[in-house]
Amino acid sequence: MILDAAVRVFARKGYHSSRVGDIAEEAGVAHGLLYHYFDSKEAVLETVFRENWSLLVDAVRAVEATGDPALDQLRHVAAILLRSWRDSPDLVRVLVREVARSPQLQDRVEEIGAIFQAIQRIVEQGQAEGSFRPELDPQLTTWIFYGGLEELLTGWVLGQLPDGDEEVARAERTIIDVVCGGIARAGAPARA
Amino acid sequence: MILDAAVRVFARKGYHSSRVGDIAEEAGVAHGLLYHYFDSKEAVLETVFRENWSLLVDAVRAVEATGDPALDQLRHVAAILLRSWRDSPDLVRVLVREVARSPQLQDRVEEIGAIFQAIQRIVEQGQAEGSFRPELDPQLTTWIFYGGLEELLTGWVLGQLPDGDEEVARAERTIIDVVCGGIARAGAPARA
DNA sequence: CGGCCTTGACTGACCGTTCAATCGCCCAGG
DNA sequence: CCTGGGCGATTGAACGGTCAGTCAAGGCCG
Repeated sequence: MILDAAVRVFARKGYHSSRVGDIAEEAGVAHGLLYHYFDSKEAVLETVFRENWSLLVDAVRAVEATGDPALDQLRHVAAILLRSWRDSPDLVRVLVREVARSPQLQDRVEEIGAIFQAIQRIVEQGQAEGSFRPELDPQLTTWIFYGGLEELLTGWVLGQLPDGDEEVARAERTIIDVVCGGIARAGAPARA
Repeated sequence: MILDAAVRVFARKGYHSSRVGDIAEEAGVAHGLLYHYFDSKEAVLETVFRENWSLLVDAVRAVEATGDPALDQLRHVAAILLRSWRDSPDLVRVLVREVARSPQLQDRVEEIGAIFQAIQRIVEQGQAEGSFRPELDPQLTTWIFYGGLEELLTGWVLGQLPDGDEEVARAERTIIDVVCGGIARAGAPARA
């Protein structure tokens, strides 16, 4: 499959350093064939993004649909995103490094926002059900939560955070502990 | 100044879409002159990064040196990073989009880690002084905190978060509220 | 035999980099 | 106060290598 090969090549060398010939070679086909299926090299990256991001969106929406308490839903969302690193490291590499901030894709693909909207709905639900502090801005809170998750993934992608099943599980616990309970010791004043 | 022009051009078109001639034109010089001062186009980006990142590192270290309570120090760090958006949006654009995850620069420039180390020392100090929960992993906590900050900057860079002095101030308050106090309502159980 | 898949030589443009030539500023010596 | 020459700053034409993308021809399957 050409897309799988593209993911491996992009993960190894980055999008801009990857040649169309590299992808074809990895896939074991002539590079001309790539243009039978895709309009351009960029279209390959965009397809990689679309096909896999929509899986994430579906997974997060499935969490929403459970109707579980908001805190449990956030736990699930964290688990989905963080475990994707162990499941498909190459794919996470590509998504984190090439797509997350790519100037080209950002406007074309509004589906990035779907994850944020889903998380924000969970946060708002938590406020509505009384388990989350109502004074927090849901949008900002969502971005901060997502940012923490993405940065953990980035730490693994860049080899800066210790990797392994156990470490991923610990990261899941830590981000929930931090974002839900805060780092301030219970009893300590939240404001100086 | 060539570097200022480079920041503007990189901010506008992204590093890979920027031509050496674009930078020269923006600076009002012939493109050959660029090679009088820099070895290559990439060296320009690297210099932009180095010169400005070191300012951030210095600012964060200055916060450390105050000896203030850890919570106040985190507040200051958040203020420094988030306000940089209002001060130098073009620069933040470049750092967030081009440098933060660039495969090329990541290994060459270990100075990125200096910010993380400083934040981690602040977190550990907070645990030592008893104001932060001792059971949290300081490294993971640091990455989550930094990730939240960077994602807020990204939100502004991508035009996805409402911008303005007031919004930046609100973001400062929110990330401190979230990361220090947590989003769970006081009294609500932290674990289901 | 018809339609799709597949090939890979070819092209055409692009762009980072080089370099020989020129400029313009500064100062030493007359 | 001139003058010459030394030197870094500056120019922009030219180069060379690299690739994304094209296409005409051949292959395979039903």
